[in-house]
Amino acid sequence: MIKVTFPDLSVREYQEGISVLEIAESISKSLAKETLSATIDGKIADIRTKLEKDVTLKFHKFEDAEGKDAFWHTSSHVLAQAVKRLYPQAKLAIGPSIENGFYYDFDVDISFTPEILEKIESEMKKIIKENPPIIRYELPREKAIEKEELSNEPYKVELIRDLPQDAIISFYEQGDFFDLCAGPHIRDLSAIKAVKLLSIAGAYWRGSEKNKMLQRIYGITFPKQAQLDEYLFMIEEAKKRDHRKLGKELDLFSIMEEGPGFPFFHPKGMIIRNELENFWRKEHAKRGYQEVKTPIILDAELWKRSGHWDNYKDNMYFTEIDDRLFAVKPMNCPGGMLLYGRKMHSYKDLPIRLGELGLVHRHEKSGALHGLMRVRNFTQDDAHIFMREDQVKDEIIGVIDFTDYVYKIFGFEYNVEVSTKPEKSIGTEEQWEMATNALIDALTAKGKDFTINEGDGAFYGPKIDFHLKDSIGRTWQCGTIQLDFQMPERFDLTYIGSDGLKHRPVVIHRVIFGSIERFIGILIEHFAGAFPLWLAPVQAVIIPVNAAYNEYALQIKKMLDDVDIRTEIDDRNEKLGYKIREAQLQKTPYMFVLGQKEQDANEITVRSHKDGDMGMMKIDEVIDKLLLQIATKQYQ
RNA sequence: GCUGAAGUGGCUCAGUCGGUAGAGCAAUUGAUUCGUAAUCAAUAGGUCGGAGGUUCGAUUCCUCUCUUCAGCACCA
Repeated sequence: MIKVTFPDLSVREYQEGISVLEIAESISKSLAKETLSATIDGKIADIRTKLEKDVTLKFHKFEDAEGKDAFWHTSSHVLAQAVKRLYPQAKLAIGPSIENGFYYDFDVDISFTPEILEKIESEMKKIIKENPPIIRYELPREKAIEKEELSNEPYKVELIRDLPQDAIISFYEQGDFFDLCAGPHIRDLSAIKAVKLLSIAGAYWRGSEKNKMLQRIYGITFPKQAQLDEYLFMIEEAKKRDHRKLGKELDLFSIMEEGPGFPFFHPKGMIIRNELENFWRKEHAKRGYQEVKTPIILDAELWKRSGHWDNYKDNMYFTEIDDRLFAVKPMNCPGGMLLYGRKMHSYKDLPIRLGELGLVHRHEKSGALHGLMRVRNFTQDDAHIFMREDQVKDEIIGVIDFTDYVYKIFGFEYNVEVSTKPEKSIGTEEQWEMATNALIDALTAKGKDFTINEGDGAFYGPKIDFHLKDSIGRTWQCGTIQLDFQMPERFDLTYIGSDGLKHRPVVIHRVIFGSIERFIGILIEHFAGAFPLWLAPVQAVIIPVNAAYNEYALQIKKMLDDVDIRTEIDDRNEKLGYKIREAQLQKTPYMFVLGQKEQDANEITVRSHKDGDMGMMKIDEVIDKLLLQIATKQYQ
């Protein structure tokens, strides 16, 4: 028996002695006869090797993740093929499939423009129409290098050179184009019915800023035009949820030219912020945290002691006071360490949990700034937990539970990563290993799924990161739990054990929101600006039908004020429809309409942002309903 | 920071192949007193991101710069 592997890596078995042509005929009409017969003429040796290989994989359809991967990976080759036809001098780098679509990196001397993108897209469609057969073959290392050198593709040569010695080096070829590629691909280009090139951007070769910047083209393809239309529609919809757009429309915050990365919070934005902080304080008090506040500016020497100077200096702001150098804090930890260290602690007092809504400043590179998600000053909902080693696991689990509890309140889905020792770090290998294992153990004990993010830990310790998604699927790190054996050393922190001797405590640094700013950004996008009642800046607009009922509106407002429901009266000289429209656009959760019949019945007509007109109700009934909704932090 | 794109009244945008700008919404004033997503009219509002340069003349062309956007890199 011989096994034949096709471009999509599907495998079939045949009797010995069968000809390649016979195999081709036996398969399907979609796999053109010339696919394999052409191979006989061109690369007979290669295909024969293939025929003797034993590979097992399944047929790929677009429907599942693997199928999409094959579909988009094949599409990226079509993109590269089109670029090569139009710009033969372009050098190919890499072209993988991604979560939504694919990209390909090119090194070209001209810069791609939107017009060029259109030309490339047309060429792709032409290639798909030509529907060249897709052939997969393997080459020995030396031959593979020779092949790429011959076609003047230095990036490919570099890639092959870096492959492990025993790696299978496969190529995929379609018409006048071939590419080094592990596959799998789809079997037939005609399956690609819709093509859209989305954007052009710079990207460093092999992801390092030390290397040359290449031009990356992003694109997406689908088996049906309708799927592409739907995808593009979804992207447009998602853009409407962008917190930067909504922040402006709902008058929540702004970032001015005078302060790149330094957001201004408007009155309405402050209400959300304050509600979050109130919630935060309450939940922390319940869990044995004590709130502190440490200074924003402290002596530079402190930052040398903590290690921030050596590891984080480039991201810090400095200032001088009476010829003494001070640093603006980029993190709250050293202040927390000083607080703990100011007096003696008994083992009986531990764990000590010090929480702080700490304003930190970091010099983020200009290109990194992004609305509220990435700013230069932000408030971390920080806490430092000082504990004995035997308390580590329970404390980590406690923080994981706490984080989970908070995220559930907002209805967030999140994913968890464990970030390990970075290049720039302090402490010994053993300490890092111990700390990393402690974090992994706690996650395992909680049955949480997580991925490992190699080398992304803080310089003083490994961390568990909680990532939340924004409206277009970009993920942002919010919560983090960091285990630290280093700061207690550096600040010579101790506690007196039951043996009467000094011991070294362990520290957890943790945030749950991460930064209040980023968290608000995520919240805006998550709720598309239609906040749950407890967070809504204006919880209800009171709308008198005309000026005759302004007096009644005031009475109603007074009753709502008394129970701390945030309301506004819209007594402008406008029609009801106009005011309703505006309240709807502002995503105000409730509108109370007041006119003659309400006044006569001493009731109010309620309209909800989500469900529309709810009819007349007694004011007490409405208050009860709203207060319950607020207390339970209900969201839709 | 890097690559590319963009910056025009408070907002959303049009426009000028070089002769100093226009709409809608918002604002103000007046009329309208109106029951669930836009009542009508009038008025006011911009040194076209900033600084240089070319030109008789620049918002338009060139250079630099700032900010924003997409992605990369970096990170809560």
